[in-house]
Amino acid sequence: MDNRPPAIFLMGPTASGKTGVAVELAQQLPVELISVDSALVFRDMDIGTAKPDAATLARAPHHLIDIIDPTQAYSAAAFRHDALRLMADITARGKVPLLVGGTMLYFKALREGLSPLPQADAEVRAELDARIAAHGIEQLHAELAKVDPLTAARLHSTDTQRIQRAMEIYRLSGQPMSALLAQQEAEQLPYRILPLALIPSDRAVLHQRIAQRFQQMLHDGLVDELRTLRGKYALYRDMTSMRCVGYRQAWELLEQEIDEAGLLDKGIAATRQLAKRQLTWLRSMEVVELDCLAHDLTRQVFAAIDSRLHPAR
RNA sequence: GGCUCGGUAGCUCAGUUGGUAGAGCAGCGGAUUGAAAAUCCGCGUGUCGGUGGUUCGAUUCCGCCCCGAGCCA
Repeated sequence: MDNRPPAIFLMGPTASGKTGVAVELAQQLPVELISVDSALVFRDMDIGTAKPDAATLARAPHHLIDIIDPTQAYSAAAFRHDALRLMADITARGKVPLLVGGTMLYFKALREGLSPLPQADAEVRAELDARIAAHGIEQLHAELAKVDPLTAARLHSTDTQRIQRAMEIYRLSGQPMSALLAQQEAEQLPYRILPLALIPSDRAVLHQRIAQRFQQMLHDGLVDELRTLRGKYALYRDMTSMRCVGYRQAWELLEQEIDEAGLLDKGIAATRQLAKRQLTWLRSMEVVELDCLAHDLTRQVFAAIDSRLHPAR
């Protein structure tokens, strides 16, 4: 008998209709929403992130939206920490946490835990950035092979981000990343999870939705939003927030590296690629699949929740 | 109507001194531990516009036709 309190995960690629379903659920069930999205955390980034509008958020409040400035950084570990805290609060209030979003690494980190690795360190990263700029990433990879051969073997020699992170871990902890990962104790999440995944039965239809939505974002003033952001904050193009789909391409437009047509093409393509990676994640995860293109999707979600969360009834 | 330049992968193009072709982008698959909407890996058969001819062999050379752009009338 599993006495752990329930929690619902509602996962899906971009443009799969997660928000609409979540809002429906929030209005009819005793749930509280927690956003699982690495882009919705940023304040003032509304259009390009397809953030639910003010009216929707008033009707169905989401935790972990608008929590940091675009100059700041969030992380899977910060998310896990915040989410666990919120889930405990929500459960204490007699409600069920409903985690909804498309950042699959966050879901995974929450479900499976994270190893005791040191936090990101801006100084070490800056130093490594300089080394990479001067000598190239392949040399850093070779250096990693000396201190952490297991991780170096695992990573491709061009995977800048992961090689840099592995070196950062070694610098900060004095231990190889592979050794720290091996220490991870299997910890069980103190919730009974219902993992629902919204997966399109027809990729072409999702692609149509994506194209339509990106055009709408341009009409709604995505480029102006970025212009305003650049006036309000000290932003650089390599910041996490500015690497978000849509903003990165709009930045290129403002720098006159691409034109309007290029923005449209590249923005849509980048969104499709994001959706593809999200679907790859979902295939590797243990989930209950639902077709997000189904006409009675909401009803299916309710049915899935009913049968899985109240098995005794 | 005449002349010129094009017509090769979904798109933009390269190339074959005649032995049926390859890049970028897109697309598809995969990886994924404090940046993850990130970062990285793998995957290239397409009537080489159509049709006749020359040739052992034509996407490549020649003729005609079709389509597009430009120039001249």
